[in-house]
Amino acid sequence: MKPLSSKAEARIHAQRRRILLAAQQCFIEYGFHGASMASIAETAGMSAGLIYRYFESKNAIILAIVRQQLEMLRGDLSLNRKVDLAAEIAAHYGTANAQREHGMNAALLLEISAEATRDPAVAAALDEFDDTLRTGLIDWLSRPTGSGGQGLPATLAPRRALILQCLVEGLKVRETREPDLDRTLLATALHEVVPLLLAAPRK
Amino acid sequence: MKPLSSKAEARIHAQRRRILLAAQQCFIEYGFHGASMASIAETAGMSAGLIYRYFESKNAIILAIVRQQLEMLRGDLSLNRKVDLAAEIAAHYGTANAQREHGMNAALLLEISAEATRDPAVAAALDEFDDTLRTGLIDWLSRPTGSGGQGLPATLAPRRALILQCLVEGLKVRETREPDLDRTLLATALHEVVPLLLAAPRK
Amino acid sequence: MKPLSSKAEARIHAQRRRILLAAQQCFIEYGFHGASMASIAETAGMSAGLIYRYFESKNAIILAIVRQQLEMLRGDLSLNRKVDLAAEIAAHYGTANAQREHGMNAALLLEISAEATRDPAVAAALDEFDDTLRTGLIDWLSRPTGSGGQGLPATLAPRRALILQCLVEGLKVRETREPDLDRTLLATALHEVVPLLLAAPRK
Amino acid sequence: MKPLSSKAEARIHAQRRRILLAAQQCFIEYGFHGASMASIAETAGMSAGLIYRYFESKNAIILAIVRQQLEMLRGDLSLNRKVDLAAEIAAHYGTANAQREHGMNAALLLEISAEATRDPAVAAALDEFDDTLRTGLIDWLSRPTGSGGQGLPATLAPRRALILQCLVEGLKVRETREPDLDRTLLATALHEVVPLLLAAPRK
DNA sequence: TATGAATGAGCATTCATTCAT
DNA sequence: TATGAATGAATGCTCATTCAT
Repeated sequence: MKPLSSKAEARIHAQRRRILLAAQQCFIEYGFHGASMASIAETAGMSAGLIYRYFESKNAIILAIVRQQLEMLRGDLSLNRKVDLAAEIAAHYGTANAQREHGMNAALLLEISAEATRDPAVAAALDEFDDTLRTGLIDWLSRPTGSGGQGLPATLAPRRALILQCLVEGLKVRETREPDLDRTLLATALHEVVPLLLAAPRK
Repeated sequence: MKPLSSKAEARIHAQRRRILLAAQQCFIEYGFHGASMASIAETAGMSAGLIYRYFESKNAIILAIVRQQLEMLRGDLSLNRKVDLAAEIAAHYGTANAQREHGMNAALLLEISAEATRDPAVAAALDEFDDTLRTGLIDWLSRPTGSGGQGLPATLAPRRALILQCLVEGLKVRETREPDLDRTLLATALHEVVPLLLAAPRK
Repeated sequence: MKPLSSKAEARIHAQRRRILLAAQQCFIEYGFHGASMASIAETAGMSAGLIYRYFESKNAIILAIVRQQLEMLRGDLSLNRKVDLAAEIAAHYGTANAQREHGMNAALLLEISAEATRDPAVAAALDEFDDTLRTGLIDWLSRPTGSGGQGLPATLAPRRALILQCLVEGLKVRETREPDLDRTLLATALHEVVPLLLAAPRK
Repeated sequence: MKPLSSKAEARIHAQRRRILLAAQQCFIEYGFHGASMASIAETAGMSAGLIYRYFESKNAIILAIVRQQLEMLRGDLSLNRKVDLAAEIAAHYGTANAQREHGMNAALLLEISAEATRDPAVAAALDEFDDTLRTGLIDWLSRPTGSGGQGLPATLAPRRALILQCLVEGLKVRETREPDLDRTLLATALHEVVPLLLAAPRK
């Protein structure tokens, strides 16, 4: 085995990206099981056989897509800085990102969630994502306001994190059902409600 | 065409239920497309051919399951009376109802939502469900407290209904991911937060 | 085994006729293989299972239909009396006899002919029919004019019989293709040509 | 879509021919509906799945066979030159061409005719064939003898064309029933009769 | 590296036939 | 006698995967 030249490595990487991009489009349109390898190959502009040089199986592609999408979602919701959470969430709703190469697609999230109930590898990836997101949320909620957090008491933070997580996921589901939902309504609602969730209850 | 005897009708009904029950199990375990007619037949304890005496196609079974599940969910969330919404929601979480014949199954809801992005008939059923649920919620929120409602102003009710709907759906998604989630944590969180969502903002 | 009362026998006969009539309609509409036992049963207004009390199998029904149709055709072309053959043939063309209970149906003849190339029993029935028809034709052609024949020399008769048989069969085929063929054209053509085929060549 | 290399095109063509040849054999032996894709695949020496790379469906194969056979028949009966029609027709009878790759097969013609009563695409192909054949015949009959025609009056030609067409078709049917018919008898009969059909009636 | 021809297992669906009632 | 529920084998077709080129 020759060591791979960095040029060769770059090519491999590029091909994998090409395949994943095509797969993403197909999965969004037809679902994981409705999309055929042939359709992915055609979308990627390559032969079906070639895909198997870069991915072991269709399942491996699904898993790669899952990981990629979760990584994106993690990036989207980075809570390192002081954020207007309501605005962030509202901004992410329905920005037709099926075509864009980046940005978690709502339909894909459904597909992934459904697949996780069957494929243990997908479930594991989703679990890990859930954990880091929850931990991140709890940390952000409980960190002092001065450090860019919300200053919630340690007992309160996990509860609010759970609620926020559900709300965000619920919004993703809603996105697939009402892509044309009134954005102003949504933004208003979120700006009303999110602050309530981020604040400690008044005595 | 002879009129069916009530006995024959009962048998037909029973068989359809047997098939739907088996289909539900298979769909939960393998998904709509992963479950084969053969697996459904085996689960139902009958031959594959017989199923077609009671359902026109696999798609018809899927649609029947979809409608059945949505009907259940509608029943679960009936808002006709004065309810402790937080308690209701919490109580519905994760009561392992895959085996039970009734009760909306969280995994199925995912499957249904994913399928709705492709199958127009499923989408229509889901849309109708969404509409009645939303309308019901808005009505309940805006009705005066005396009539079993929450007495929210008419402008506020739609926004809170949207948020509540997302929260509930998000919880259903979460149920598939964390079936063993700490119920006390969830109940506490909901009892803290739901009242905030049901109340008009203080001046 | 009790001997059958003549009443029971009559019932059996009636049931068989009912089935055959229904089968004929279905076979004309869908072909021998396209017609299902269920469709025949429905057309006959009885259950599928009951048919098997009167016929051993679908193939037996086909064979019975074949025999029945050939018997009809034999009757249609009876050459016992002095006939105007051209007029006879022309008269039989396209008289929408699909609905009528009697009269050989052109589509069925095709179906039968095709089936004969595969089913030996059908082939045998058809062979026997062919033989009697040919023999009848030859006899009629060679019988003296005084006895209702055509008075053709014995060497000539078989050749003319062959041609006539082909012509008649060809007309049956044409009937399925051009059910709306101009009858006057056909009648004129036949009246021109048939006499030529029935006459001895001039010196 | 890359343009196909001529080599690839040739392969595709060869495979299609292989499939059609196999299908023809199976259709002759079992009929359009009796022949299974599996039997065709086995006869062609390939897997059933592969056939679908070259034909969209079984129906497409049937239609291709229909068109091919009609094209052959059209070629067989080309009337461009001065022909001895009786000899031509006689020569075509029963030359066991089931095995040969070319030459209209009589059994297939029956199958096609029967299928035309149900499948509109087959009916259309057959109609078109009928039309061109009839037109060709009429033209040939009415063209002056000097131009290779038969010089029949314009009013007479259509009638004789109809009769000739029926006779030829009837002979094809007979071919399936009496493959061993005495050829001399047939040739003699045709040579006696065809000239009568091609001549204007004597005053 | 890249192709796409080829496979074979699997799928939904149909249907002649049987049999308990 | 009559029903129609039930079976099981077969059918047309799809698709992930392999492999000769």
